Amino acid sequence: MNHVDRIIGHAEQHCKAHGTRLTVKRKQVLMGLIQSDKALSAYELLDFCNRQYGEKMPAMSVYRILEFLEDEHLVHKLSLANKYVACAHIVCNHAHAVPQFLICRQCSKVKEIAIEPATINELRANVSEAGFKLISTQLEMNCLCEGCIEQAA
Amino acid sequence: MNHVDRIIGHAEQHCKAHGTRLTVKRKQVLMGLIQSDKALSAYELLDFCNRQYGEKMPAMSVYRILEFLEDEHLVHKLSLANKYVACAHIVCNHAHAVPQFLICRQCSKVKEIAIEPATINELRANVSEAGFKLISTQLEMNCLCEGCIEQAA
DNA sequence: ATCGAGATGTTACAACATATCATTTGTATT
DNA sequence: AATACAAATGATATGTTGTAACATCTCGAT
Ligand SMILES: [Zn+2]
Ligand SMILES: [Zn+2]
Ligand SMILES: [Zn+2]
Ligand SMILES: [Zn+2]
Repeated sequence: MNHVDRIIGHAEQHCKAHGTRLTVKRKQVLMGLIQSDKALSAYELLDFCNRQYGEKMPAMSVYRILEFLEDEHLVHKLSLANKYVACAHIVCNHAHAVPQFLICRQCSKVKEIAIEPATINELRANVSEAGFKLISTQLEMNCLCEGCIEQAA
Repeated sequence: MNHVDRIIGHAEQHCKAHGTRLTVKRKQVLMGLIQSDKALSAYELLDFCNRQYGEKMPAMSVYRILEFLEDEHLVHKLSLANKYVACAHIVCNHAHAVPQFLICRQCSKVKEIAIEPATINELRANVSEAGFKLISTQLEMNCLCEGCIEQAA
């Protein structure tokens, strides 16, 4: 059983535990994101699926399925890049914490990390001082990935 | 001379100093954003201008003008919300530092702030640990504004 | 076997954004 | 003032992203 199948297996378990179903189409979309090493736009993902599985899924379905996968925390939407990535922790058993994302603006590679809680709290304090209230600690940051740093050097 | 005119005056000076021109159309678009108390999408801004000035500017122009105003740091694009705001520091004489934005998800009000450099550095360190390199410290955060906090309470 | 909820298909369209070429306007040079 | 050039805007078309509305299918429970 390869890596991808192992992740899919976990995702299936996860859905079963939540009383939802990881259907064939949903599995195809999720696999598209898992197999990609970078974030994909909804339409890139659509093209990928159609090439990969020789079907012609409507755009509507991809959006519906992405919404489902997001609700299940199996996929994350990156508003900063307008793209989607598979969650990096599908195979983990711990509860899913609020993630932060490092997005390579050169190649769309994404790293899902957990910023130090102390740093997050400082941010929250800065926001409070300004009179606002932070409602999500999901940060998205414009970065360069390892590969693209080297290439640029 | 009212507040808006004072800001426009500064913007004009700023452009002159950079060898660029704040034309009538550009001024209209900038005034649209200055007069708005919240971030506007390109098309909301287009509608606003057309209603306000009784013309029918093509969408193309609004995008071109927004790009110009961004380059001049008179306007900021918020990728997280896919909207635009006037810079909060047009009337300031100091150089424009990299800003951070607090975006109210309820009402689109935006506050442009400067996070503590120490906090920013911690963030940068967290990113480095992950092997990535932060290429912009312009953060955008999902928040509630003062008004919407009260309303929710 | 039947039924109902959930999932997917289909069509149409709204909202967001850019490419390209034509025309106008503002400025510099003569 | 006439000319000439560059910058700005207009006009048209098209590409990209996302959703509304309604029809059909499919799975699982009774
Ligand atoms: Zn995740
Ligand atoms: Zn990269
Ligand atoms: Zn600013
Ligand atoms: Zn608000």
